[in-house]
Amino acid sequence: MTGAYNINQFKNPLFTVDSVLFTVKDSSLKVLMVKRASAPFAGRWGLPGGFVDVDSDDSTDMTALRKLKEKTNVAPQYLEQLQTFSGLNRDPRGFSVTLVYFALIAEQRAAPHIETVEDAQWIEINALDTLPVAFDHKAIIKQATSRLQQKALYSMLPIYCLPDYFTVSQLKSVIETIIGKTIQRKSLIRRIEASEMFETTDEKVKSGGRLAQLYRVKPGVDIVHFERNLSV
Amino acid sequence: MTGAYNINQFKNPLFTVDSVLFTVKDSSLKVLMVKRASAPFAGRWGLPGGFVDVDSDDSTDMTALRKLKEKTNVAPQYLEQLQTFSGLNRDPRGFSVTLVYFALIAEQRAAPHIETVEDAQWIEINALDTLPVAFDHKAIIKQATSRLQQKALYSMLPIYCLPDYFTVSQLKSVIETIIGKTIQRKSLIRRIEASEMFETTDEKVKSGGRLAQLYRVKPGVDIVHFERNLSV
DNA sequence: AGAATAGTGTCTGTCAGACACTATAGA
DNA sequence: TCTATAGTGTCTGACAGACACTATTCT
Repeated sequence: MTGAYNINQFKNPLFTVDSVLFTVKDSSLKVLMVKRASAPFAGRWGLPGGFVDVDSDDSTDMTALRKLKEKTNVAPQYLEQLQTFSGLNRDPRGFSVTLVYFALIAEQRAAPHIETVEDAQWIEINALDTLPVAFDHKAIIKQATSRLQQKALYSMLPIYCLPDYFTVSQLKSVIETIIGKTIQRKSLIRRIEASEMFETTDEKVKSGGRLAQLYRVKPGVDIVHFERNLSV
Repeated sequence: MTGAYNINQFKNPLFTVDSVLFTVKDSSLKVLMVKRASAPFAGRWGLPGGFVDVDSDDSTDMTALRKLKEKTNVAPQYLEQLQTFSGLNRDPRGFSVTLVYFALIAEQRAAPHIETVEDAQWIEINALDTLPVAFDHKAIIKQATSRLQQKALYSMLPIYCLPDYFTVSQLKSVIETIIGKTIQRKSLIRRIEASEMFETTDEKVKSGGRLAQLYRVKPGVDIVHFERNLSV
C-alpha cells in the first residue's frame, strides 16, 4: 500500500449547503424555512439549501447566497459559516455532509418577496419544538441560535437584523429578542460610542415621546467585537 | 422546471477532511504537517487529511481522527471544526471542498510515534512564511492560529497542549507561546480558581526554586469560557 | 400639565493588570 | 545566605449593571 490517493477509491459523500437565515420580526426571533417539494421529507419544513453547482458557483458561499436569493430575492446582510454536519444516518440516501451557513437579514428587506413565495416562511424559533422538521435541521437551528446569542453578547452583529437607519431603542429591542433578556440601555449606548462603527444623522424620528436619534453604520467599517460579554 | 432535486444533476465536488493539529514544543507553537507523497503538490508539506471513508467513518469527526491517528498514533486531546474552504482553483483536480478541523495535543503524547514516521513533522508557525506549502494550507493555518489565539484569551483551551498533570508555570508558558505575549501569573491563578475545572494533587514538583503545585483537570468537567478576554 | 419615550450622570461590582510582598526549595 | 521559582495581597483601571435624573415631544 502506498500513500497515493486515488480519487475514485472512495465513494464521495453527498454534499449539500444549507443556511439558517435569521430575522427579528414582531419582537420574536424567526428562521426562514422552506416546505420541501420532494423526497426525502417531502412536505416537511427544512432549511433552504441544495447542491453546489460546480460550474457556476465560485465557492460554497455563493451556493448559500444563490439558494437564499431564490427565496428572498436579496442577499442577506450577514453570512458566515456555522458548521458542517455529517453522518450515515442523517439522510436516507446515504452518508451525507451538509455545510451550514448562518445568516442575518432585516425583515423589511426580505418581506416583499417572501410574501409572494408559497413555499417559504418565517418560523418562530419558539414554535420549532412542536413542528416536524426535515433531517437534523431542528438541532442545526438550535446550534445556530446559540451561536447568534453568544455573538450578540460580545459584538454588534444584531445590527444586521435592522434596516440601514435605526434608533437605539430598535437595536436594544432586537438584541433583547435574540438573547431573550433585557439589557441596559446605557450599556448599549456606551458600546455604540466605543465601537465607533456608527454615525448619527441629522434626521430624528418620532416614537411617541422625545424624538429619537437615527444611526447608521459608517461605510466600510467592520463589525466590532468587545472584550467583555453583556449580562450573562 | 420543478423544485425536485436530482442527485445526479450536479457533479459532486471533491470533498476532503484536513486537520490543523497544534502543539507547543520548546516554547514555540507548532503545527503537524506531512510531506505529500503524491500529486497534486507531491513533495510539498501539507496538512494531514484525506477522503471520507463512507463505509467506516461515522462522521467527518472520525475521518479527521483516523487521519491524525495515522500520523501520531493517538487521538488529539481536543478536536473541533474550524471551517470549510472551497473553490474551483484551490485544487488542480477541480472544484474542491475541504472541511478543516482544529486540534490540540500535548507534545509528549505524540512525540514517540511522530519520531518514527518519516513523512510527518512539527513545523513552527513562524517558519511557515518561507516554506512552500500545498494548496491554500498556509492561509488555513493562519486562520486556525488566530482562532486558537482568540480562544486562549477567553477559555482554558491551552490545557489541551499539556500533559495530565501540570503546574501554573507550565500553563502560563503555553498560553504565552500561543498568544505571543506575556500574561500576569496572578490573573491565570484567579482563572484557575474561578473555573473550578481543576484539582490539586498532593504531589509537588521541583522547578529550581520552591516546589510547584501540580494540577489536573477534574474528571468529566467541560472547558470553561470566561466573560472577559485577557490583555488584548 | 401629564404621559411617554430619549438620553445622561454617576455609583457599584467584577475582574484583569501591575507589582510589591512573602514562602520555600537548592546551592 | 543567596538565588530562583512559587504563590499572595492589594491597588488601579476598564467597563457592565443599576437606577435616578434631565430632556423633548405629543396630547
